[in-house]
Amino acid sequence: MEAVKKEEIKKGPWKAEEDEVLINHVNRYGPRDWSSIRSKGLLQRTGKSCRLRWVNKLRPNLKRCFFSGCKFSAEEERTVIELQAEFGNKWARIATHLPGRTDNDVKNFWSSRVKRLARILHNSSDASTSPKPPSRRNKGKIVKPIQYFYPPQVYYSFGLVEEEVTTASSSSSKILPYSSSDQVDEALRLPELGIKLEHQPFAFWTDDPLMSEPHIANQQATIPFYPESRELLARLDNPYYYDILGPAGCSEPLFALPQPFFELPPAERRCRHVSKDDDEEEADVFLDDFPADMFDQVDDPNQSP
DNA sequence: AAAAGACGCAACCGCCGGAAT
DNA sequence: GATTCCGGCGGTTGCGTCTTT
Repeated sequence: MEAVKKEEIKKGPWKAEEDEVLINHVNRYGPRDWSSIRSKGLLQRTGKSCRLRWVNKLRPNLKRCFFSGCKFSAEEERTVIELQAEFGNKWARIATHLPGRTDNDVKNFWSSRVKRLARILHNSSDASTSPKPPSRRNKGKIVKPIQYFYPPQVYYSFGLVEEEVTTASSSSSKILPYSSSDQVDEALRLPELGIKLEHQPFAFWTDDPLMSEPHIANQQATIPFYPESRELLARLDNPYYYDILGPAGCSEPLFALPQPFFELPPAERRCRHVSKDDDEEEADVFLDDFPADMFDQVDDPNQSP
């Protein structure tokens, strides 16, 4: 008997006719009594399936772009990142802050980013052992972001180092510091990091009036990182590792690292894009400007000019 | 041009909490 | 109070499409 019942339940992609029936039901009774749709013999779908279809695809005011897809805007991405940091994986809650987006949209967005970064990090370990020649996209430049700051009082910044690597024998570099308060505001907040930056000094700011000037520092603090994070942090010894944070133009920050990277304090978390140049166009999509061959720019010392 | 990999997304599954019985 | 049902949610999977090699 149960086998017969199971047979009656239809699964898989929805047809237009089914959508029509579902829409008619909702128009008549409202978005409720999902299970009655099947009990009335209107559809051979479970109530859960009907609800899901309505919520994710059929209800009005959803963002749906027929020709170009409907990628998250930079603003939406920022919102997701901020709210994810605040609420965790509460996709439904996060979706309430994004008009026209469903929890499924947010969930898919987030998981695809996490997957992508995981792949990048995985590849990076291979790349560190056998660096490839610079990609076309990043040829000639190593750009090392970025700034971090630690709420609530202390702000850290690493500045940008743009390094010309046109030839293996002759290279130059310049530091593109973040100094204005606005830029600090644009920085990424991190808890106190146990990262030792030996290859590049960095400045930090503090709200403490006694320390109002930026300080060059080379300090190391300790923090109980998650075990999963330690491997990542270990790789930070590799100076080129920082390049995964993106080129200067789009400077995608560390907040994209997969959860959990470290434990953030519950309040005062915010992530912003950072741009070294106000006039510079903001990266339109979070992480999209991670070059697929992000470690390609590692200059091979054996490479001849 | 073909194969492999990456990506996006729809939909299913299991769990949970609240309402109804 | 116990059980059942229903809806909501987060995690996961499967598949079609796009991109890269």
